[in-house]
Parts: sequence; structure tokens; C-alpha cells
Amino acid sequence: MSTPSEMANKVFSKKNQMGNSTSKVALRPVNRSRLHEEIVSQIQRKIISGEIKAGEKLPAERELAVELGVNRATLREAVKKLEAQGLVEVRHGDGVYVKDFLESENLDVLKAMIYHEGGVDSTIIDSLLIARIALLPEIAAVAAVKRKDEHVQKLKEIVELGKNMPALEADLAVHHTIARASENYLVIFILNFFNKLFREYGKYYFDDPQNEERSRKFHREIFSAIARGDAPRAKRIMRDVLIYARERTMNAMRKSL
Amino acid sequence: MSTPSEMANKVFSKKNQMGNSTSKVALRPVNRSRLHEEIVSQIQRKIISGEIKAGEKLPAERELAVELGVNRATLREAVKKLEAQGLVEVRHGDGVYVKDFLESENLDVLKAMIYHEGGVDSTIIDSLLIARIALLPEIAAVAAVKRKDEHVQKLKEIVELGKNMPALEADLAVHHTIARASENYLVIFILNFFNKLFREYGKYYFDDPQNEERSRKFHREIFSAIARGDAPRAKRIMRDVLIYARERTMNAMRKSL
DNA sequence: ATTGTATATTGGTTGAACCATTGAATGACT
DNA sequence: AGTCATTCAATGGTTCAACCAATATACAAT
Repeated sequence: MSTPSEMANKVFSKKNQMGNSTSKVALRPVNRSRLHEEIVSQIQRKIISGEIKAGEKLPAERELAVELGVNRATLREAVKKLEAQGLVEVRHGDGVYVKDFLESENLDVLKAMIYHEGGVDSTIIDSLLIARIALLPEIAAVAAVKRKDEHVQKLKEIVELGKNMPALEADLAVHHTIARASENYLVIFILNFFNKLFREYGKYYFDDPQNEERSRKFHREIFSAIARGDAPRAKRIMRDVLIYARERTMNAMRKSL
Repeated sequence: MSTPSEMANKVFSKKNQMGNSTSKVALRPVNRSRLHEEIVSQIQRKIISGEIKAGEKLPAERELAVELGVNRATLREAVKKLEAQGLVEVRHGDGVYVKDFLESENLDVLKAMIYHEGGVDSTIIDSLLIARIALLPEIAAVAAVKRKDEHVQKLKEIVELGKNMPALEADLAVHHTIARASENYLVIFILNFFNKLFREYGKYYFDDPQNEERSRKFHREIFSAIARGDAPRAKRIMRDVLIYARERTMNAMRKSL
């Protein structure tokens, strides 16, 4: 809740609103993409689309820099990011080789795979929803067993004050709290990934009043179950809502195609 | 099986063996850490250990470069990697800010959290083993339902020829194949993470002949279940072996402390 | 055929300079 | 006192030109 980026997102210059300072304008961050980020996107896309295959050697840095119209130092910064994503392997004195992105462990790559060629890949989305169903009920049960005042209190606040905040934000907070309560670090990291995705694209789900109401009900029930330490009930409640969400989400995606 | 790094690992100069060309010498890769990687490790460690807290601003690049005794371009390459890991946020004209690493989604960070201050953090290891138990049985069931000849054949080969390869390698291959068979991309990525960890540190587990035999048995049984499309059985077999592995692993870690 | 050597290629690092953005200090104006 | 625009110093972003270090390759020597 207090990372620099989130703090920064709450501040914007009034000048950009062109006098429309009171109404809620849907502002998107200015595209001030840094050069090396633009390069990362380009190469990342070519790798994930299969245009560049695993095992191939990229052109030499000096060549690539000329081709892209940037300085070699800038290109190198991009290559370092690609290396951190596990998409390329750099060999001193030899060259930069493309790796098999399906052998990656970097969820940024998975995210890029979702949004390839304009649309979203519903197959990958479904794999996320399925994994969530397998994982989170168990984690909810663990949270109910370990329950600490800190987390129960946090859930209570979300349920009580949550009516004043968007359903999406309340939902992200509930999952975040349960993950923290479970003290399972892998799940915490995976949930960070989920929540970042949902923060960008989950609004469509909560636009449906029926889904929002289902979500509010889930918040009340899971809080109750965890507060009482009823692990089996927490597990079932979590499972039910995730199965519901998967069905609704996949149906919506099917319709939009 | 064909990433550049793995191909490279099978090739080495005989000169490094200093005339001992026939005996099996335990050679470790020369530590030819590039400067920017050394820098990444240093700063990563300081962030994860809490020495640098979330929200703090790092010294200016020009200062930091002098302090580390490297050129600013080199430092910047390191910062780009840290940024890709979600550990810092760079703001043009302002500075480099440390982010809360518990809000990261990068499993490299989780790996670094495991190996902090010399030893391994058994709490995090256990969270991996728990998540694995929640996740993989369901994925084994999916694999049994979707079963394709390609994957069944691969499992058969591993079971038949696996006796000639180390149990660790056979085990990694089995899990890899099942993940691919499930076609669940998130699980594939998470399993890439697991397998990379186990390839480094799983040998201790398979040093125990009892564990190795248990693993071979698992390979035979899961192959049989998936080949017959028996999803419930595949699920149970996977679950049983993972629970066994968790108990043995955690017991071993407790003893070594 | 094997081994050693020279060379070109490629990534790694350096130093200096300049551009672009930001935050804070300043001062004018209300 | 508070608000606003201006100025300016600090900081990240990019460029340029070199040189260092590791590697692959071709070639010569054996």
C-alpha cells in the first residue's frame, strides 16, 4: 500500500486535466516510455511470438544498436532486463542467445504471453483461474488455523469499510490479507502477480452487479470463517467463490469473442 | 533440454582438468561473475535483509558508482536488473527508490530470500512444499484427463530408461512432463522454478536410498495412472508422494540445524 | 588427426559529455 | 499568510568513443 509507484499514482498535475478539475476523468499515465523499455517490449514480443526461436543468436550488440537507432549502452540496458526475465542468455565473447520462454520462471513473461497480438489469450487466463482454485482454498484453511488478531482485524475493516471502496479494491485486499495470514511466501508472490493483473483488467468482472454482490458476500463469509478459526468452512467458501468467478469470467470472455 | 546454458554446461576444456583427464573431477564453474551481477547481488542482499528499507532512496547513480568503484554505465545495468526484479523503482529526475520485496512477483527474489545470511530459510522451503501439495495433485488429474500420446510416451521413456539416469533427473523430467501435459501455463512456470531449485539442492534428498526408491515407485505409478486416464488415482498418487517428500525434507532440515 | 597460435568478433567496462525530468528554493503577486 | 510561476540544482536517460576480456574460428605446426 505504500510502494513508491502507488504513492506516485495518486499525484498528478492539474494542468493535464485541461480545466476539468472536478469531474473524474479516466486518465492514463503519459507514455513516457524510456528507450530501453521500448526495446525490451520489441524483443520480448518477437521471442514470445516465435519470430525469434530458442537457440538463435541475436545480432551483435553493435549491429542491433544501429538497427534500432540507439546507442549501444542503451541497448545493453535492455538486454540486461531481458536477461533478468530469463528470455536471453548472454555469453561473453560469443553473443546473445534466445532461450525457450516456456522454460522461464518469470511471471512477467507469462503476463506478456497473455497479451500477445492485441487480444488476450483466454487459455492462459483459464490456467490462472484453475491454479487459483487448486491453491487458495488450502491457503484459506491455513489462514483460518493460524489466525492472528492483526489479520482478522484487517479483514473486519475491509468488510465494514469495504462498502465505501470499489469492490475490486476490497477483493484484492481480502486476498492479500489471507495470503499474508497464511504466511506462505510462494502464495504471497503468486497472489501479488494475480492482484497486479486484476488491478488492470478485473474491473470488467466487477462491472456486473451480480458479481459484485457475490464478492461482497464472499468477503463477509470468509471473514466470519477465519475469525472463528473454521478451516474447513473457509476452504469451502474460498473454493466456491473461485469456481463461480472462473465460470463467469470464462463465459464473459467467450461472449466477447 | 536445449537451452543454451544447458548445452554449454556439457562442454568444457580439458585444460581445466590439469592432466586428470580420465577421472571424474568435481569441477565447479569458474566464478567469472560480471561486475553488474556482483552489484545486483550486493544490493539485492541489502534490500532483502532489511538493511535498506522500502521507500528509501538509494544514493545517486554517480555517487553509488564511485562508492562501488565501477563506471556509472555498469551500475546502471545492475539497476536495470533490480528494476526487472521489482526490487527498485527508478524515477527520472528524482532517484532510485527501494520497493517492498514482499510485494514482488519475481520468483528470483523468493529464491534470494531462501538463501539469506548463509543458511537456508526452512520456513520458505516449507511454504514451497505446501503449495506444491495443493497444486500438483490437481494438475496430475488434469494431465490424466488430457493425456496425449506425446506425454504418455515421454513418461514411459522416463520410467524405462530412468534407471540409467540419476533419480533427481528422472524426477524433474516426470514433473516437467506432467506440467506440460496439463497445459496449465502458470503451473509450468512455477514448476520451472521448483525444478531449478531442486536441480541445485535436491541431490541431498535423493542421496537417501529410501527416498530414491520411493521416487522410482512414484514414477511407475503416476505413469500407469496417467496412461490409463485414471485422474483420481493420478491425483492421489501425486498427493501421497508430495506429502512424503515434505515430511522427509523438513525432518532432514530440522536435523541439520 | 591433433595441438597450438594468431586473429577477428563479440560482450564487458570505462570516461566524459549532454539531454530530460523532477523537486525544492525563490520571489512575485494576491 | 498563501498561492502561483519561475528558476535552478540534482538526478536519471542517452550518446559517443575508446579500450579490455573472452570466445570462436581459421590456420599453421606437429
